[in-house]
Amino acid sequence: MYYDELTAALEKAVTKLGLEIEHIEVMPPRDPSHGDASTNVALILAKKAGRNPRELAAELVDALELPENYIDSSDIAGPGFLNFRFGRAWYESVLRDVVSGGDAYGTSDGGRGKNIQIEFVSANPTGPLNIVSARAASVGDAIGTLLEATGVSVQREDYVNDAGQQVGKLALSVDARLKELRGEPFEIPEGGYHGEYLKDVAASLLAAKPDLGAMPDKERIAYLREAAIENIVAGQRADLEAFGVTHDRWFHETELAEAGAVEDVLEKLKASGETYEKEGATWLRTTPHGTNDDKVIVKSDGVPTYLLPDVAYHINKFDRGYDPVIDLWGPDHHAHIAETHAALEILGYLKERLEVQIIQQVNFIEGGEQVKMSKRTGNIVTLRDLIADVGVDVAKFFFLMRKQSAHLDFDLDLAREQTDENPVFYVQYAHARVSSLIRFAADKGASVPAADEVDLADVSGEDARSLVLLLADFPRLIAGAAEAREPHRLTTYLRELSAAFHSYYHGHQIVSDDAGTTSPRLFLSQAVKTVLGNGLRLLGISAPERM
RNA sequence: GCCCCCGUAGCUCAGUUGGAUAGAGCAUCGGUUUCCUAAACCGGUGGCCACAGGUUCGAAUCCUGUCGGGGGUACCA
Repeated sequence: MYYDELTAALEKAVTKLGLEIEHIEVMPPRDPSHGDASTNVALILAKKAGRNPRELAAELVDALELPENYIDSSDIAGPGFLNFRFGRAWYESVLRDVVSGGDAYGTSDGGRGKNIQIEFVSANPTGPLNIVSARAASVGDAIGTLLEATGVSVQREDYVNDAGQQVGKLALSVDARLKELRGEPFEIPEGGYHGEYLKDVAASLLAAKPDLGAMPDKERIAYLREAAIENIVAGQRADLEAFGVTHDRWFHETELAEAGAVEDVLEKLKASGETYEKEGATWLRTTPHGTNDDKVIVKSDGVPTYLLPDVAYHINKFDRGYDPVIDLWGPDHHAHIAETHAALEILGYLKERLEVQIIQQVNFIEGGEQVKMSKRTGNIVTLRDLIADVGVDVAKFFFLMRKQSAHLDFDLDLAREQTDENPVFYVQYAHARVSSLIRFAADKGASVPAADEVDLADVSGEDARSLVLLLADFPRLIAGAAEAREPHRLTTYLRELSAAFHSYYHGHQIVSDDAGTTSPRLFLSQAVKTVLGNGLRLLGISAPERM
């Protein structure tokens, strides 16, 4: 964002020279000794115009028109890069904008008018949320806030898969636990759920309805089908709430069935002429749309496969006006992307409208060894366990440190560490440190000056350079992370900014008896605090005032 | 077999959608507190970006192939 003015000036200069370019890219150079901003326009133009890039660069510099003190120097390097060093006016305007922007600093409106839905977690309603769901919760929520920060209207949804045959198995499994509670012989049914958590579910259902045992079998099982799901989903929702993640809507698969949406999709698929009967089942010709084989949509027993309700669900989302729809799926659902896209295409929808992000699996590492996730050994298996072990902030930050599409090694020893080695505390400490500085200054009668009054000469120079450049880059980073659906860029950034601040802090006495340096340095610190706080908030992580 | 992800320092990973001399944390070696929070900072050691081709002014990044690791590949959801 802070390259906008320079970019615009470059565009004008290009026109002045009678040349044309589609897009001018101005970036911070990788090596800071090359300056504050760099562009390769001359290289690109030279190719098209058949000219020497360095000569062209020199002409561009001559044609540039910028405000006074905006640029300190510009030079031509290497094959024809143009490097600029910003001047006082630029540094000061960044700092003033950060502080006066406050909570809104970093937001933009490039996504205004877009209506995006993100569906995440959507765990089977047969048990508590596991670790992949926990990762999905962190990532999905963060992608949502990042999109919101670019002006997008975001809806967060959780899909409750309450219509498949697993529901019956769940009811029978809970019924077995009810028998166990009464001290009767019991048996978990074939293919049922053996988790101990169902004992708790059974107990709480019994407490709510003490006459359960007296109900006729058929009636009781029918009751359990709904009550068990409801109980477990309520537990999932409570766990997510404890994790600071809230969905706008919990969409039940049964809603689709009730609306006749599944039959409707089946009709339309048949009408498309892309279905056929084979071995008593109904198949969909998905192979021309990129799958390995055609897919069964109605089994030989007459029951639809998951694909029909899934497609019906996505059409439902499209009908609600979301474009695109982003889904976060677990690694085990990876193979279904192609077939869902295929079915949507057959029905005339652009497959780009459904964007699927795969949230890869998580391995816990303890003592250098991979931890087997099993309840029997007492290790962490659920989101609830994880929160109890390392806390919400640490869990979220760790999940957001890696690209979600890659496997994550979650270092439990490090996560439990309450020291400088833990990156979460490192970032939070930087934030708390600024708060502490401001408190200390207040004791001495100093406060953060107003943006339009402060003289920033002291922090517009060499010493504060890397810090201000990072602050200036924040809006661009947010927009890029939202666009790429990559919240991990933000954790990386926050660690860098924290390091830059800690370093500046050690090199400079912020609060002193000299009001001439205290005032601008407090202002700079406030700017850092603003960005750290905004960044942490976007990730759903707390920004403490003291530690 | 086919599909996806991954391969960057001893370890865990970044690398801003193709830029200049490839970065951080940890580990390791050595320094910094009469001073605003040492949960911090400064410096050293450490690299054939898996390998081989290709695309171009320019490749860790894009394409092809090979090797290695992980996951997926139901008339379950």
